[in-house]
Amino acid sequence: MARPRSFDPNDVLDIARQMFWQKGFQATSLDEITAASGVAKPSLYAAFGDKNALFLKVLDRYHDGILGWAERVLAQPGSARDAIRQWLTGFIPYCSGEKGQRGCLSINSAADGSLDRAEIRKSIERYNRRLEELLRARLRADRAQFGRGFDPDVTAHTIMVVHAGLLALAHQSPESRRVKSVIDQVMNLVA
Amino acid sequence: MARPRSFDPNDVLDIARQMFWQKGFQATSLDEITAASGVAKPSLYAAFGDKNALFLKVLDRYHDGILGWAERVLAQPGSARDAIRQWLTGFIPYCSGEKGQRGCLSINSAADGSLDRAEIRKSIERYNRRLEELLRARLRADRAQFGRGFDPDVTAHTIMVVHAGLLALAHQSPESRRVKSVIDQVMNLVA
DNA sequence: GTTGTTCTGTACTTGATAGTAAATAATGGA
DNA sequence: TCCATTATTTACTATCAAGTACAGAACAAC
Repeated sequence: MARPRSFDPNDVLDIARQMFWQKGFQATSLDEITAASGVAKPSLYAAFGDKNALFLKVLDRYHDGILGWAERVLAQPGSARDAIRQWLTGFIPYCSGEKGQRGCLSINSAADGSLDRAEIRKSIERYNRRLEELLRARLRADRAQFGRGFDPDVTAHTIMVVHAGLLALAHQSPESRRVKSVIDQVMNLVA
Repeated sequence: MARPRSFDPNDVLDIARQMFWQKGFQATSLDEITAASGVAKPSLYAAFGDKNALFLKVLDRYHDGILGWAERVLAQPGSARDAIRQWLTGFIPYCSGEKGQRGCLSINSAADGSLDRAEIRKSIERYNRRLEELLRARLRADRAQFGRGFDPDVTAHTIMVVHAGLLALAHQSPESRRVKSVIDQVMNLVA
């Protein structure tokens, strides 16, 4: 009925994610996104709204990707211990070495005081809540396998904290060996 | 011999710290610092150099403050366990509630991709290294009090990760009760 | 083809901000 | 009192980025 889009919005979101992740929200200009994606500004504005709205879409997509993956890993058969260890281990490449340098887009965004707080906060809160729920549900399901004093709720939260800490320190590009040793030690709490 | 300074540089650094901490590097303009401190831009440039240099001085000062406090707390008599627990507990006000919202200036800066990486990184790396050294030294000193499999080096690093995680999640303003429960649980690893 | 609609590209406006030039004020010393 | 020196003040420049106006292109329906 009219001229069709010449680009795939998801492609643009992926490119924008990469740039926001690497350089942060403020330091990434729409001109750069335009240059990298080949999509001119008026098209970006038409498709996504202003810069904040674009960023929010990028962030939501990022969150959905991680949550989807967490759901898959944590739904695996076997013990909760193994599932959670595997889940944490999967982050090692993102917590170490060159790739770790950029950290986690969600944590970076939470730390970026320049962002329009209200909506970003909501997105991040929702993400963290759902992630913690996945962990908590998995731990509760396997409750029988744990010791008497085991508290799945507190443990789920502690794992969230460790997860955030590993990704916060990822900016230093630590060796993956060190990340692994922390995971190993923390897994002692899941027993 | 010449006209004296009309302001105390440390006062300005404290004001700038507060603003950088709250709003981030990019979103804090020199005009705002000028307005808040009453010191005009040319004086800021003369005293501190450009915006990056000013920020670096603020960050170094921030690091020194925390390190000095950590040294005092961790040097206390008594067990390493108690000292470290007390050290972590001291962060609770900064990890929860309203005050937690701004997180940690150091972690925020590491996450801010817009900063001139090289020098900021160096400052943060040095800070983390020294902090971890303090923890490690304290744990090693009390080695005899711990179980056979206890590894002070790994444990010191794990505490660093938990510490970073609590401050990374502080932006959500969690209840202090939750922060405390994580500290309690993690202290089980120091045994 | 023609037409109505939606997308695209160029070029622009507007606002903000890092950094600076130059004149002026304040001090200690000769 | 005057000078040399350093700080301050005001005003400016230059740059860069967000957002937009408008003309033209690409499609579907008829």
